[in-house]
Amino acid sequence: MNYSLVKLFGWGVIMNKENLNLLVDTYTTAMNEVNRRINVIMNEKVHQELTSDQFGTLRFLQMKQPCTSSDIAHEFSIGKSAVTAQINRLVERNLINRTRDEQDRRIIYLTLTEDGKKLINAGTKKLYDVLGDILSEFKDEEISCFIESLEKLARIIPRK
Amino acid sequence: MNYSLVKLFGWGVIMNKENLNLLVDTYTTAMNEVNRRINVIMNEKVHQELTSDQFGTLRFLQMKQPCTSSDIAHEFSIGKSAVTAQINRLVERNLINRTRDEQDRRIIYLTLTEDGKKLINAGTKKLYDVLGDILSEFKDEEISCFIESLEKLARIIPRK
DNA sequence: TATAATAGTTCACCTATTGAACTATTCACT
DNA sequence: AGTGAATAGTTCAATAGGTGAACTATTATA
Repeated sequence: MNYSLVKLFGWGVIMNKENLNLLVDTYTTAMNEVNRRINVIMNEKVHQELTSDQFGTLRFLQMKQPCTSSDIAHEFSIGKSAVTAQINRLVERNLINRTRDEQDRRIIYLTLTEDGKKLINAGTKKLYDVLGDILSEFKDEEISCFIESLEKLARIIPRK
Repeated sequence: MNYSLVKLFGWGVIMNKENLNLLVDTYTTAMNEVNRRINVIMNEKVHQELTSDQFGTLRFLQMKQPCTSSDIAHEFSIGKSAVTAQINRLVERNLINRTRDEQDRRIIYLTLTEDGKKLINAGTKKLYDVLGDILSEFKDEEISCFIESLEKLARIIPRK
């Protein structure tokens, strides 16, 4: 039980500015902690020979291929030049192919090579194992409620 | 309402391997989305002249100072040499001071300068504003339940 | 046809991270 | 007291990731 939260909500305390600030602190601390721990375990057990960013890009491609550099830039909220650099490294390692669109020759489609597919399929399997084990510790209602809130949070955060 | 979750839980479906994998997908997608959006809004409205990492370090110092490089390396799960590099940049910008321990001269204490305090206090205020606005959209029970789950998640993730 | 917009690359510059080798200091033990 | 291990931090070379401006090539539009 988290006593700062009990203090905030458990006795029907009205939400004022100060309590809201405490809530923000509790939220950021917990979220940072989760992200750090997940990052460590992903690096050790899931990514293997990939960085987090590379794993993210290959996962995106696995689900959305064929797609473009601009799609990736938009998905991860980074500039197109950052994507070019990353894709270059993945092409050099023969994990991704570039294919020019014959109709609109400005567009370059990105697809996974056979090596790329193998690597990301293996990584995804490990992801299911590792995160599946963790999420299994929650009760079904607990985890669905948590993910609902997470999705609501994502929707609420203002774009731009 | 999230239909993939309804499919998993809403009709009393038993949790099998395949459902667990879908759950992992839903979780990672939502978590990545939240992290990306938070990152964007933090860069635009909270950090200002700092990077995310620098903001994190100054926040840690704000709460835990005086502390050492090793404390920071441990907190953020990075190597000591990475900390040295970051602290160098912050010292150059006159945001942090290094002070050698007179008893044990191996230890160097890190503290915020007056400039550093001003900057991180302003940033914290903005953090409270921006995240407070977002979290205010949740009902009290909703957010406390969410944060409880987040903290439980952090505890559950295996160290090492 | 001239001009806008779009897709992607290149470049210079910066931050962050790792891991090995290093300095300096203190601890522990015989 | 003296030696060797442990601890705290730095340096260095290498790599990844990021920005933003200037660029090429191509297509759309007016």
